[in-house]
Amino acid sequence: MAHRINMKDIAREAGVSVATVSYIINKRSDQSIAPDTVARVNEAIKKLGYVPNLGARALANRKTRLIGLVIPQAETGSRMMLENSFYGEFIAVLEEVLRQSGYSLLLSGEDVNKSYVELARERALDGIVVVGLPADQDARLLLEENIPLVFVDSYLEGNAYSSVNIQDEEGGYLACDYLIKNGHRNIAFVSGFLTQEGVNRKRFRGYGKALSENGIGEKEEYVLSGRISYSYGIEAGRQIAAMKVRPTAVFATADILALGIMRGLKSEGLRVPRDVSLIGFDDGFLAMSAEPSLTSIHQDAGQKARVTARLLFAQMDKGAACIENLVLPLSLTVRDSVRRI
Amino acid sequence: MAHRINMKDIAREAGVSVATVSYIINKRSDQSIAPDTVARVNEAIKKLGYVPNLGARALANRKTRLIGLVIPQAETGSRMMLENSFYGEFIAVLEEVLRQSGYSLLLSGEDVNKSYVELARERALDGIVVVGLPADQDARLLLEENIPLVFVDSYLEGNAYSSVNIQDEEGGYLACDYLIKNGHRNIAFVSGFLTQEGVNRKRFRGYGKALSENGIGEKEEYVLSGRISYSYGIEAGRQIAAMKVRPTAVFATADILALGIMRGLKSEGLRVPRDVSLIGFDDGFLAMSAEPSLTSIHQDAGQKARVTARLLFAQMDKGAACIENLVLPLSLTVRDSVRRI
DNA sequence: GTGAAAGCGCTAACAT
DNA sequence: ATGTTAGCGCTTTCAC
Repeated sequence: MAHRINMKDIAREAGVSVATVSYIINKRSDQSIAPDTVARVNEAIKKLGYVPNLGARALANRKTRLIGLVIPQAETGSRMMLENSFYGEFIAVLEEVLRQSGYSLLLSGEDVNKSYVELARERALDGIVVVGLPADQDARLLLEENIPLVFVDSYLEGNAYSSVNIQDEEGGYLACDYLIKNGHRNIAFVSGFLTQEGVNRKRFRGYGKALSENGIGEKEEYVLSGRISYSYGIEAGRQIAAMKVRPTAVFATADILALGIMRGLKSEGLRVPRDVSLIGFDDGFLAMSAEPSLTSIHQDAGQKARVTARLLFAQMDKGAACIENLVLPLSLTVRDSVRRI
Repeated sequence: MAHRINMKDIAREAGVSVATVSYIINKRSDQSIAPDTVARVNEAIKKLGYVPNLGARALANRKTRLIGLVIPQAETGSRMMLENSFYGEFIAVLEEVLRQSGYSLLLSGEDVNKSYVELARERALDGIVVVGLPADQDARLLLEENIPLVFVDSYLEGNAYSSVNIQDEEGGYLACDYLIKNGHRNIAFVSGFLTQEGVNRKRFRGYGKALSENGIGEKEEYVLSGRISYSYGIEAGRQIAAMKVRPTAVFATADILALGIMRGLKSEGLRVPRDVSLIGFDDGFLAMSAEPSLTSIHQDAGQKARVTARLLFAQMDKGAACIENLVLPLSLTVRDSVRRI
């Protein structure tokens, strides 16, 4: 295996010291270097095809220029939840922003055997973004070690950490209220698991609030939760179709669930919105492409990613002093899946 | 900022040398360590909350346990093509496999300013997977430096590198032939850019072959190409709807394009499959969820990812000796978007 | 304007 | 069974 060109090789080739090479590579304005030395070194770099080893640099200056992104798993396997296109857009935009600022993205699914705290420490990440996960007990270690951390879509107690959220409860309210305004009173709720105080729980609260404000009692059998996936949506759709008192409308907390529900209902001979009205959440291109197109609560995944990057960068240069908790607004996009009854 | 615990701290705490700590952490069977030394060290590790610095380890043993994945950009911006859910599944599965083997995934969009070769070298990646990109001239540098490399969905000259492909040309043939067998003779082709010898070009060849075998001439105006996105699909659908001699069928080289086309056609008052038949490519959940559900050429993104990992691992432990070029089979999934005429 | 040398946190060859 | 020490490739302080 060929020897990898390093700074020493460049120094030798150009007849200077490694320090000088380092100065030149890092364009350090506090060091004055003779123009022709610079030229000689750059020539040597080009000639030998030298590329700096970022790992070695990181060891020396304690900056890896590596940002972690940890996202939830699709429940069953230990695979990331990338079926949900919301994540796709979030990741794409975040990666773009980071790369343009000279950072690389280390992408990981949540791992039962290794918390993101450990990941951040062992990889000496310059920052980490955690999506949809509760705050780990150990998360404070990251702040202590000055590793910037931004939680996205996680509900934390207190505000020790930066976070980016959307108005989940209002979103749930908006969706359910819209259904009620369209004459529906038997409204099912389908979401991801409701175990902890997460986005699903919040949206559920909003749903409940809209019901109670309108004097509608919650029915336990109208609340379904499972994996956020197309296939669970199908299952939920079938269950709904089979209910003795069938709901006239369904609020799904993700477009991908809504699409599955549509399919599940259809397989039982029910049509949206003729037989059952349906409203989704996320309003990505899935909502637009559905047939009938899906009325949905709109959130902007790209904006979420950009804001996340901003909070991360803020912590990176001003330290833990600038913890910020942002809540982005939501809106209702009306399409063709809800019928007035 | 708190001092980060390192091996030296552990050694001091446990009253041993750093070498001993290193042996224990790495569970080196070639070193025999007294059980109670092991216990003392592990205790110190737990007590101080020590986590090894993988960057430093990498510098010492030349293994970063970092695998790169470079995927194409959505043409306009410099953002990754994650709208196409094929990538979502590929990434999720690849990341899962890697993580379970102790590797982390560094995900990057293709960058005009920095080739994946430079990325691999500067990050000292243990391996890199490149999707849908032509082989860089410099790619041989990676083999010289013994950095395992697997190309996915790229057509390379010769077989100097490992690669994973699908039978793109056959897929194009399969799709077009199926349409012809269903009585269609005016068949449009919609794909990503046809600039280079890539998957789109191959699928186009298959399309052309099916046409010519059946004595049908290619019509230039029936060939549309652009960004692989829902929105370009809509545009293409509109264009098709406006053609003087309107095709009775369309072959789109990605489901996401097909969905856009469906919408575009619909916006001009045309319905699938009543007015225009449509066949897609990928057969992910988008195809299933479409309304009408989409007949599509099926490929298994998860399998592709697993096979990719296998080729990568093979190179990692047996070196460049085990270059392999795999071509995975395709099949036709018949659903409801093609009508016999 | 440039260089020597100490470290960053770890591994591994070699001693003991 | 354990310790000493020389790197790994870079940055940075301090000297010249």
